[in-house]
Amino acid sequence: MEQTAAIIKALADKTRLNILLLLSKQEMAVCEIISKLDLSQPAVSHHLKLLKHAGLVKDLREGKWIYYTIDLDSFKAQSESLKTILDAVVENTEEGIMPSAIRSQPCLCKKLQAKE
Amino acid sequence: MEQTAAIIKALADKTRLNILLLLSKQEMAVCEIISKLDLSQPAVSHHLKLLKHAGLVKDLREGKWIYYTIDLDSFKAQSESLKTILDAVVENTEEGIMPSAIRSQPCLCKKLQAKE
DNA sequence: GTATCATATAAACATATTTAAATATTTAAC
DNA sequence: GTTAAATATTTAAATATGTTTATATGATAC
Repeated sequence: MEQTAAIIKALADKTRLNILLLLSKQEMAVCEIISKLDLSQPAVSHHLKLLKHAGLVKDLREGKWIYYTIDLDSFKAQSESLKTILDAVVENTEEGIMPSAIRSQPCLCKKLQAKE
Repeated sequence: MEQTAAIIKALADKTRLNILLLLSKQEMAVCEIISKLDLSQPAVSHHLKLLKHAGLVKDLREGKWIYYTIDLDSFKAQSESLKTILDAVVENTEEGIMPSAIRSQPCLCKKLQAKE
């Protein structure tokens, strides 16, 4: 789950979501991405690096340019594992959750505190 | 999309994912959550507040205790909008992406830079 | 090989997030 | 109405994240 939280962090930024949506439609060199984003070149490179390390995009150098694209297989895998967690929360909840143990055992709280 | 990034941020933390999974199985008072998490009480309260503001959980005061549960309707809504973005990236990419405009117009990069 | 273009990396800074320690609030028990 | 329990809020510190400025790398053109 640490792993999953790490992937989610890569998605948890307006700029990076934006880049992913751009790349889902078109392969783009860095200079093209910059021109869409109103951010400095190093800032964009930084976000691309994070996306790459998270396995969401990949890059391909060709001459002076470095083209970025969605790393589809990896993206799908990460996306599925995130969805699995979200769905688990929904499904568990819909199956009916247990009432808090405290409802039947009002002194539990003090005992739990004592443990530490 | 700002909105979506905000929701993802609420999910982008190991502790908060953990809390969501716990709550998906059982209603829990704060002291019970604390006992599962190896974190201070104020830290747990802080994460619960973030989850609540993101509309992922809700709370119910009863006597001395405050019980937290998944806010199912809202959670589902948020979850769907996140999935929609992930799916859009996958679907767009699978439909076939355009090649970079630079491939057919190698001087584009300089022009784009000039615009700023 | 020197200059230039495209991009990355490093350093410094600002901002945001997470945490713990201290304090306040709410409720119930006595 | 004191006291104690459960939780929230405030404050301050530590850490992490995002941004800019400056510098380095890699590639092409001349």
